Amino acid sequence: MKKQVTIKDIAKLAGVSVATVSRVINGNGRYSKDTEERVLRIIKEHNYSPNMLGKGLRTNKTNTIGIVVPDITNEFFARIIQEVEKNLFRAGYTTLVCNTSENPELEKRYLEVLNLNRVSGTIYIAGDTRVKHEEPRGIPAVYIDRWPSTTRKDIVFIESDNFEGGRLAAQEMLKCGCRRIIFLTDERRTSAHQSRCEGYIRAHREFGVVPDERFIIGLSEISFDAAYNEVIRLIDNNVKFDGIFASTDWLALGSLVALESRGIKVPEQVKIVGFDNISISKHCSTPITTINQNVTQMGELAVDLLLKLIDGKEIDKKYYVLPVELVKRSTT
Amino acid sequence: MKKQVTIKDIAKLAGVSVATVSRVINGNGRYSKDTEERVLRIIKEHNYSPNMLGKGLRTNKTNTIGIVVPDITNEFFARIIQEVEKNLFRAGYTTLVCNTSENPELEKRYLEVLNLNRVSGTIYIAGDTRVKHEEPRGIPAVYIDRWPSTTRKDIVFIESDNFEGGRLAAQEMLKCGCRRIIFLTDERRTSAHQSRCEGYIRAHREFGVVPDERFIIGLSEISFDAAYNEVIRLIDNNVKFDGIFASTDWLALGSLVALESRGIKVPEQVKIVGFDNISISKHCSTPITTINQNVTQMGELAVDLLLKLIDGKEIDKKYYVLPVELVKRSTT
DNA sequence: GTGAAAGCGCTAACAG
DNA sequence: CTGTTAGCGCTTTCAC
Repeated sequence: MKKQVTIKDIAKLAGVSVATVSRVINGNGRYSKDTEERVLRIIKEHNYSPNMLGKGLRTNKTNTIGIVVPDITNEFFARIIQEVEKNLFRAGYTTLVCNTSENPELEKRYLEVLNLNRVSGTIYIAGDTRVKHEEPRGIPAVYIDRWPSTTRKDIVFIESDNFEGGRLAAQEMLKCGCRRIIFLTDERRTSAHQSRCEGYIRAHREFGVVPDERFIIGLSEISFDAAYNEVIRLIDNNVKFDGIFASTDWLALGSLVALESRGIKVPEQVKIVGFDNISISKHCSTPITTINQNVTQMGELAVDLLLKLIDGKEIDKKYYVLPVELVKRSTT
Repeated sequence: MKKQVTIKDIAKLAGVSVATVSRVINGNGRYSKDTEERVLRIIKEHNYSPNMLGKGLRTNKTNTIGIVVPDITNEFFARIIQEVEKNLFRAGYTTLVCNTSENPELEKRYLEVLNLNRVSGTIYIAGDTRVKHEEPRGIPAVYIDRWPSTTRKDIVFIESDNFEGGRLAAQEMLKCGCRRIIFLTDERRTSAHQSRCEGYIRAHREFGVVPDERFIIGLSEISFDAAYNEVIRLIDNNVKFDGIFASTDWLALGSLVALESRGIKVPEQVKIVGFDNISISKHCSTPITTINQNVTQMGELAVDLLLKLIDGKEIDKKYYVLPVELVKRSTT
């Protein structure tokens, strides 16, 4: 339990005042080239690094960013976290991770905690839309994936082009000749899923076909099992369909396994397109055609915007749509 | 940007000194039932919550725990993080996540940052064994999964019973009649993988068979592709085998897809057992038999131990081995 | 160019 | 039981 070396020690060692050391550290000017060198050398020699708590207390700023995410075990979110955290770390920030498990109550408490810890900013990855965020201290924030419901104005929001994704997915199957395409989605109709649905409808219109409304199926849970059970139900109820657009790769996989278990051939009899391009879609026995979201770009942009907000810079655009692409594999 | 209410405001409002408010907040006694009620009421009324920075600076303690993990997108690690974070949050701690990407250099820098931020403790999930951790301030730490190489003595370490897992896996296949079982593992021979290997050998011995040394294959990378390529190579080189024990579910899946792509029937011709029981093993088209690690228990125990360490309590045991179990599915 | 000093919000002696 | 006070490590006026 060795004592940490503080700015005072450095000052004494360098024969200057703490003020000067502070100036040198923060590059605030008003010191001679000579002292700068000396102070820097001593700092290095003694492996000194400033105590973030003292600094934070004084400046009322920490170098910590809160990141709120509904489910860290979801690979798609995990990859966003990874990107965000990587970029943040490079910029000298640390990341406080808050896993809300899609639980509004938990999410609310996390926001309090982030506030207590005086985070410099927040990145919301797909929060639950039903939560009204209270953000009294006006902490800068960037939202990703789902349009938030918050008391804040001037929301900075990033999402993939979900509409285009939905359109591409349906188009791919329509091109292959499908005419009865099931759309498996989230019954909560979050903004992202809603847009995908609209893209799905648009594609149909472009092909001059009117999608059966009953083919748009809202699941109460986004999971393998939910999709599996639903598809089994469809088959057993003798519903005729020749394509499934699953608004998540896990749903696509659930569908695929359900079909295969009933002896239905994919892609010969039924085609499938997923969404997100998580690794499972590539590595299952029948690799799934899916829509890729550019996670890297998302993470970079989010961090870039957040840091600008923190620095009080003006942001030219508040709303960003990132391009998606169709990844063609074996289910179409 | 409303001004935060501080302990001073509460003191003034309640007509007491800040010291008294502090005592009430921390339950340090030495105040009357009467003042306690009043202070608590005012706190609630004004929605006050103490500034963690001031507190941390003063006590030289934060309520933050650093969690170092090699790959957050690995579902197994993500689940541990989830559990750890959940339990930590309940106990009033926040979690600083450090994703090292198995990069020793990055890991080192993360340790510095954790130190700068004066975390109260650290949980290491499977760090890279080649890194010598420097932990000058003696921050309490709990290690999980891989035995660390650190300057610290008195390491608190938790792992699954990897030996038993390896034994169960091999035993399962031997029971099914397999006699030529490939073991796909990490060439770096981390403690966990090493133990699984020993279990694998033990099981063979119990069945009176001597495993071919060439069947123990160290992969330079733990991924679907690595396993896929290796198994393809084995098949093309005409190596005869009737079972694969993959020390990770992703390796098992890669093996499975490789076999199927060559028209080899699983489990009829070759049996497979994986490790970790991540969701992919359950949900692929041929569900994979695997060894389950009890992630929930791991997370709980890790947090429990860490909090004890932080509170300066003595820990009776330094080394914990958690039971594993065979989850029988369709590949055996 | 540099230093002295105030103070960020909080806790912990110490004195009463 | 309660208040006064010193100071945690740092930044930032303000003077010189």
